[in-house]
This record gives sequence, structure tokens and C-alpha cells, in this order.
Amino acid sequence: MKQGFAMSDDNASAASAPRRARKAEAAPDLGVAAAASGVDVEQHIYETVFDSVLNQRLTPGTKLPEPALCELFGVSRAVIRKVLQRLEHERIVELRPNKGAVIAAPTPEETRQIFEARRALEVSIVEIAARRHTPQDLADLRRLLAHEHEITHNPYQPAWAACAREFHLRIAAVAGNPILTAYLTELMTRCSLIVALYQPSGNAACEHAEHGRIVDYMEKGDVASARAEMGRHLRALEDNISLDRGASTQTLAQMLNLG
Amino acid sequence: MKQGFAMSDDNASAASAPRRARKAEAAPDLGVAAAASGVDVEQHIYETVFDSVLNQRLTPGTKLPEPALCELFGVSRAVIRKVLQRLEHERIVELRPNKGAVIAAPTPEETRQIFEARRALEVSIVEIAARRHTPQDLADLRRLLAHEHEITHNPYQPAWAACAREFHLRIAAVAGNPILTAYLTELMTRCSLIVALYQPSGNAACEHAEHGRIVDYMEKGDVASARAEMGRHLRALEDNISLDRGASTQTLAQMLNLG
DNA sequence: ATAATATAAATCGTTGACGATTTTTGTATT
DNA sequence: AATACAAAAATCGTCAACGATTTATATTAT
Repeated sequence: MKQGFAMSDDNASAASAPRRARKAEAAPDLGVAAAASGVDVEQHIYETVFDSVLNQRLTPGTKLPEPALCELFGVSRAVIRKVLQRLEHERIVELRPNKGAVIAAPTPEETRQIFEARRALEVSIVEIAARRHTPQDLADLRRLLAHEHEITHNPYQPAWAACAREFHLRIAAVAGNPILTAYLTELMTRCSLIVALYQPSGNAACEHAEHGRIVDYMEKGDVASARAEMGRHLRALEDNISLDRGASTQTLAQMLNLG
Repeated sequence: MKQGFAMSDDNASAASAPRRARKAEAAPDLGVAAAASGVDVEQHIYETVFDSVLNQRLTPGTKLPEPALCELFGVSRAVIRKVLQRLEHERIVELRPNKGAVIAAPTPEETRQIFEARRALEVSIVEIAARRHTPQDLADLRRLLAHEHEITHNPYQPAWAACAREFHLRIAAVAGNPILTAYLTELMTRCSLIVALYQPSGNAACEHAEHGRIVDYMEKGDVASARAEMGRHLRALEDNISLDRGASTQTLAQMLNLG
């Protein structure tokens, strides 16, 4: 098969020109801003790739050649390599030695493990959140539920996925443990990859109702029911994933929402 | 304060010599072995640092200068940098921009979060393990308990810590979810840092008894009791950490068990 | 026409070097 | 003697280049 990339052609002219405005001898470029922006540039590249994965512009299996990313972002290979290693550790990309980086493609077995891990984590998280929530926390969750309700009938899948993601992460935020939140964030990102791979026939309205029940139990202080409902909800999510595949024909620049 | 390092002196003569035996023109060094060993070298460096942290030779706050590590392991800065980034992502070292890497020193608040995350994870892990264990799994756990019993009266703290660590990770292995095992591994490594920082007055015999009860409940299939006992056990662990500090005077080479 | 082989292109791993920042050391002043 | 300041050393971030490996392409033989 053929990957639909054409970046070395259309980007060689667009990205190489601003690249030279770094240490020019004519412009008195204050070196402080250039050096201090280094860490921000790295974060920007990371977030761009991350966001593209969440929005399914970068789909599992997509190759991420280092030279292409260098030209797209106008940086050296060292910083690209650093970002790729970070993404690898979060299981978003897979780094095959001497063969390049690709967006990770969770196998069915990994999918099972990811959902089992989510259940293990989230039932504990919702238990902590059910004990620790403030009135403000509940108001925020209700507001998220209202936004969910509006978007339930939106056919654009990534929008709903982002909404649901925000809900689960908000509960983790209520629990107030950054470590558990980080783990859950990682697992939910991998779930985005799963959704992109095996398009689930998810019923947004059904999921929305389950979210509502979870908040209801939290408000009542019914910890056990909140745990049970979260467990049911996650099992239901796992239960509707098919095994179709979809291949893309976009360019890497389009997937990254650049140019 | 003064860090007790003297590596640039005694290592400049010992490590720079074998460094040159890489691409010499006289020796027909087969480049395949040198290139293929690259990933193993990286893994070796990682495991050396990791092991040194577990054994409390590398204690929180210890600086890890890149040039020193380059000479100690005879590699370039790129590979050292890669290992440091990996260790940073696992929260074992902290990478302060432009200020170097140090062994992480969990704060009291982080300590609370780490133990809360351990409880959240391990009660679910032991529940899965209690449902999924085979006779062989139970035999292995009993064997670990026997080894624990022998070492209970050993005054050398890291030996007992390694034993307890193995027990908890074995339960995770019985649960059979690599993702949860990886998260727990990370948390237990951070617990080693906590132990090194705030030396707990842990009662090994008491912990050993709790381990035994956990396995008993698993064997009986009493899932709820296994969960509860694990929760009690982890709370007890958290409850005895003091707030003393200890500073080291060893050289980095000694801490890494080299030469 | 297809398969196998050889050549060419692209990509990755590693290294050494340069500039910028931080830390240490030495000096002068109060 | 202690503090403040300045020079020097050490360390880190980034980059460009070289060799090795992989992938794609072109050629040739069956």
C-alpha cells in the first residue's frame, strides 16, 4: 500500500525559509528569546501530535519520519527525537529501532488490558471522588453533563469522544490525585487509538445517561453504587468495539493541522 | 554544603582509555556488534541506575552530571540523555532545565499521593489476582513468603525491601495485566525513594504476617477480605514514615557499584 | 510477465562541537 | 572576617554531519 505523504515537496519551500531567521548576522536577534522558547517549542510539538491523535487526524499506523517533522516544525532532529521518546513512553507512538516511529496500534489483547486497567483505576477514583467532592465539583460535573446532552446528537464522533474524555478526567480531578489522573490520562489517550482502530458503535445517549447516574450516586454519597455504576459503564464501553479498519489518504501536514 | 564526589579526577584516567577502542583503525572491529550493542548498553545503564536506587546507593537529591555518567559508562551524551529522560518519565530522576539531573526526592504531599495511588491500584490488583490465580501462582507466593520469613530478622533494610517489593509485584503478575504491573512498578520504585528519605520504623515481622493473610484470603477465594487486608496493609505501611534525612558522602562510582 | 538481484534513496543511530546558562572560584571592598 | 562582585570553569541545550541500516527503485534473468 501507499502512504499518502507529500510533505518533502510542499514543505521544503515553505519551512526552510523561516528556518534561517534564527542566528542571522544582520538581524540583532536577542538570543534569550530563542533559547527560552526551546522548551515551549518542544511542548508545542508534543501537544500538536497529542491533539491530532485525539481528533483522529493521526490514526494508528501512521508513520512519523523524523526529517518530515523537522521541516514541519522547523527544528532539529534532537528535539523531534525527544518528543518522540516522550510519546513512546506514553504508548502513543511506537519506536521501532532503525525503522522509524509510527502511531501506536493497540492489539485486541492490549485493548482488553487497557479497559481492565481503566476499570481498576476508575472504580477507585470514583470512590475517592464520591467521598471528597465539594458543591463546586458537583456543579462543574453537572455543567459538563449539560454540554454532553447538547452534543449527544452530533454525528461528529471526535467531538463526543472529547466530551466523554473530559467527564472522566474531571472525576479524576475531583479525586485530587495527580498520579492517578496521569495514569488515567494515558489510558484514555490509548482508548482514542482504540476508537480510531475499531470504530465502536457507541450509543452516545446511553453513555450520557450512565454518566448522569454516576454523578447522582456521587451526590447522594452512595459510594458503592457509584463504584458499581462506573464498572458497568466501562464494561459497556468495552463491549461495543468492532474490528473494522480504516486507512487514511491525508498528508502528514493536514493531519497535524498545519498549513 | 558539599557533595562528596571525586569522579572527574579518578575516572578521567580509568575510563578514557577503553573509550578509544570503539572505531580504531588497527583492530578490525566488526561494526555490527558495536551497533547492535547500542540498545543493550542503554538498557544496562538504565538498570544500573535503577538498581542503585532500589539498593539505596543512589539516594534522593544526588546529582547525576551528564559528563560524569559519560565517562563512567564510556558512552556519548546522547545515550546518557536518553536514559535520563526515561528515568525522568518514571519519576526516578528530576530533570531541571539547564541545571542538571538529580535523583527525585518525593515531598510529603507526593508521598501521600503515592500511597493513595498504591491503595487504589493494589486493591483492584489483588481482587483480580484472587479471582484468576492458579495453584502454581499460590505455590510461588508461598515460596516468596517463606523467603520473607527467613529474611525478616535481617537488619539490612534494602534486603527486606526487595523481598516485600517482589511479593507485591508477584501478586500483580498473578493478576496478569502488564499495564497495571507497570504502574505498580513505578509506584514501588518511588516508594524506595520515600524509604530512603524518611526512614520508616517498619516492622518487618508485622508486614510479613499481613502478606500471609493476603495470600490466605486469595486461596480461600475471599475476594472482599483480600481487598480489605491489602488496604489495611498499605495504610499501615504509610503510617510509619518519619521525617529524618540522611546525606551521603560516597562517590558516584561507588553508588553505581562500579569499580 | 514475474521473480530475483543490485543499485539508489531515504531514514535512523551516534558522535563531536558550539553557544548559552549555571555554578564555582578568586578577588576586592567594607 | 564577611560580603559583594567579577572572572573562570563546568554543565546543559541545540545543531549539523557521518556511518549504518532499512526501504524503494531499476535492472536482469527465467
